[in-house]
Amino acid sequence: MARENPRSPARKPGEPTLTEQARRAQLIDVTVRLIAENGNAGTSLARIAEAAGITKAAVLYHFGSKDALVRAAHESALTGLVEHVGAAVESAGAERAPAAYVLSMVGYLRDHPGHTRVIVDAVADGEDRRSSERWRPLADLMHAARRAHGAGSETDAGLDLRTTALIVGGGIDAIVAEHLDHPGFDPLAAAEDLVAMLDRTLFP
Amino acid sequence: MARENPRSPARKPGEPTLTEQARRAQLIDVTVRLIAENGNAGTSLARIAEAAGITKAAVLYHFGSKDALVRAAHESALTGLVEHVGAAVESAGAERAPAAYVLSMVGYLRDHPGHTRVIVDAVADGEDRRSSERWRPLADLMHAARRAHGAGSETDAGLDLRTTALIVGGGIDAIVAEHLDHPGFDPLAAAEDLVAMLDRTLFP
DNA sequence: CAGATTACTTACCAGTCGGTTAGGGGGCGT
DNA sequence: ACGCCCCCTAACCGACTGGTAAGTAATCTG
Repeated sequence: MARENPRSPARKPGEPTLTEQARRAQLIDVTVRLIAENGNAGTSLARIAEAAGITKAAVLYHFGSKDALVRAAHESALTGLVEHVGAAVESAGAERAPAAYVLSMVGYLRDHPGHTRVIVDAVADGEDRRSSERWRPLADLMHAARRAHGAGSETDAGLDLRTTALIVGGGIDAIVAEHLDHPGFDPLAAAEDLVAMLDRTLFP
Repeated sequence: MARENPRSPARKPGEPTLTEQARRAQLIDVTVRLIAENGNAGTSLARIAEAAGITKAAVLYHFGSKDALVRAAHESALTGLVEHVGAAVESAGAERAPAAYVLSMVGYLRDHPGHTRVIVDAVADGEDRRSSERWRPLADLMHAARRAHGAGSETDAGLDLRTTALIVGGGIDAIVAEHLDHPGFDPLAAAEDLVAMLDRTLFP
């Protein structure tokens, strides 16, 4: 009774609607790309919706909030990296596992530039700031490598492996960041330098 | 003629107005603190004004735009760091200059937690992303240290000093970041580990 | 003591943000 | 053939952003 005049079409006449699964996948894809280009804060729901060819409200229909969508995008970008690094570490011997970790991680990020900014962003924005936790797997690999090499406990010659892992992690971040906005930079060569530094420290 | 009714007081009757110099200094101070706590994007003009006890418009009266204020805050936070590191490097011998650089930088950031996030933020937000440029002074110090030690050119044993400086810089960033949200963490001890790694790499 | 200057205030603006609401078109099962 | 449900749109919200316009009290200057 208030106002019920038939407004404009409620649906684009041209393209068919996608199934929920397909739409979710598409939206995650688009979101990863946009966050990669402009960061999370610089990516609005409206822009995501526009890039997907639907409206903002439709995006929120699938993912109740922007936060949920961004989280899904982060997760999607991360699983690829985790699987890649996991496989590389597993196929390397215990002694070379830390090197495999560093090299495969940098290599993956080089080959998936879209995911890189998203992951960096996820780490920077989210509560994943707890760096020591972030690099704990690397510290564990380093510990195992030293034992496999016959070296002593964690603090041999005043060396703290947790701290070393944090430093190496910082090196990885720096290499990836440099790669992001210096196209001419070769991240894998830098990663090999980093591995050389690590080896000199790990196996004195 | 349109509307000229005398509105409310144009000035807080209580506190006296500050001189331009004093107000600018206070605003920079407040801005550094707020950016340190919530980052640049998370710090609005209104919040800065509130913390300073004046209105948003008054802030813009002193610094024509938010950007100008933030730039001033960044500059203020940076000059202290640059002076401190410069002095430390100068008082160290050429051979120990890289170590002095790393240790004094981490030490300063530990002792000035307020400035830390601001500097990190300035690097992340601004166009100072060109990390290689950022750590170029360190690379130069490393080069000089190797020559003072009688070591060969930059690429001795496949070692690229620019890349090494980038990696060490990443380590510094990681240590500082860890210090920021892990109060129990000792950044100077970690910096000493980093220096040990660097020495092993620099003087083989 | 008059006038200009300094350091503000209130009020307002246009734009963007994430999120909500009401409804409607198209394909499906019956 | 019909009704229902899924996927979607248009329109709107309130909160917040940086920035502007106009006016005014206290202080300085002549």
